[in-house]
Amino acid sequence: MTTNKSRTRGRPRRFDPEAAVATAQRLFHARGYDAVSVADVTDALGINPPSFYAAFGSKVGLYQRVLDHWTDTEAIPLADILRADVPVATALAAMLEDAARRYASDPAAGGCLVLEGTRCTDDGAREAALTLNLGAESFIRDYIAARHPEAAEEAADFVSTTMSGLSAKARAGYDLPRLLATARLAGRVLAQILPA
Amino acid sequence: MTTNKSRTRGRPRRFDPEAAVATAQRLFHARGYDAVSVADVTDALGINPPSFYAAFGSKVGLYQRVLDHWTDTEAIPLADILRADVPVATALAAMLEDAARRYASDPAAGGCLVLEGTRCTDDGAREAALTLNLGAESFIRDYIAARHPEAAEEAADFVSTTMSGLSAKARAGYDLPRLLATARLAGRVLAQILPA
DNA sequence: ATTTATTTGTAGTCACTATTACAAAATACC
DNA sequence: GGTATTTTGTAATAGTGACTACAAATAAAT
Repeated sequence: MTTNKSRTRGRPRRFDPEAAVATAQRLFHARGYDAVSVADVTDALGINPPSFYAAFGSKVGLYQRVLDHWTDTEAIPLADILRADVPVATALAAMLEDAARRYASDPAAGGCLVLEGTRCTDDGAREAALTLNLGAESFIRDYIAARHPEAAEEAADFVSTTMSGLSAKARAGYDLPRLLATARLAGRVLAQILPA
Repeated sequence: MTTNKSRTRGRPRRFDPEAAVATAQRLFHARGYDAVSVADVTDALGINPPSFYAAFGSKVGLYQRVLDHWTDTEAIPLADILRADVPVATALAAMLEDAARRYASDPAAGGCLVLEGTRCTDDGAREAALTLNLGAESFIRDYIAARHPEAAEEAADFVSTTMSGLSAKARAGYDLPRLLATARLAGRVLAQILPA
């Protein structure tokens, strides 16, 4: 499927772009977009700046690739969790628990890659992360609105705020049990305002 | 009270350090520690770098002064809100509402100065903010533990996480009604797990 | 008026940032 | 084997970050 027409001649690549994206994802997740320099990335990959810019174009270019890769591999599977055949509050509670587990899963890289990315100083990177996050929030709000239109905004805001808080606390070092306890408390409210 | 022994001779100051701290506070709150350069501060104050370093020592030195000033003027008055003569859940709910109001009060500077400061890349500034935040969290946890020891950690974590989320969402542009609605939903859980 | 203490303005240092010019090196094609 | 094509390594560029050396300027104290 991948026609590598432009790689038939010349020196072969010394690094696999796919693996490079995975490595970069680890760096960005652990230290945040701002704190990771291009030199950090090239050092970690064992390549030099020209190879980096030939492959990714720019730092935000790499970040975009990282976000795409993350969406395909580590993002919360909203479409699977927010199902039409379970009560809305139950599904949302499951989503919050899933978030807590993911945010705490890697102690070296706390929190959500995207939520943390929405807070970086670089305009381009921040908007890329914001776009992804807005999409997820719309998905959640629409899911709620389908069965509880009058409570959709309130509930969606509550859920989003809780997830932002969970990500921040995961980054601050809270372990899984503590995050999970908070997620479950938040789930209680949802059961109240979104009766099955 | 202020013995300005060392200012008896020489050229008088062209700027008031107190007012300078207030101006710096606005800058840091609006754009965050990382995004504000020393040049931004000196430009805003109409002074030159040597005057800045003579007055504050360093960028984190100024930030410390800003945090102190903030503690005295704009911090949530925990000691007033978390009273012994009201139910714990009621007081905590009032605190969350107060946080929502403060975080949304200045549309140009969303969120909590300290909570946002705990996420900057500079080690010194981050730890200064973290220290302040840890103190506040301990105060809250102790307040809960006095009457609900078994639920203290769970409730304190939930409150802290909610506040982090509120600050993040305020920074993302949520207006007061939305923040307030979320704060009130969080208050409901507290009423459940901390019965009067 | 002269001395003295202090701040100011100019200009610079040094480290680091993202990004790129250029030429040597290495491979596939003919 | 020769050539075309592409990547690589070296090194540089332009910009910005925090911070400072130094001498002129100023005003109080004498």
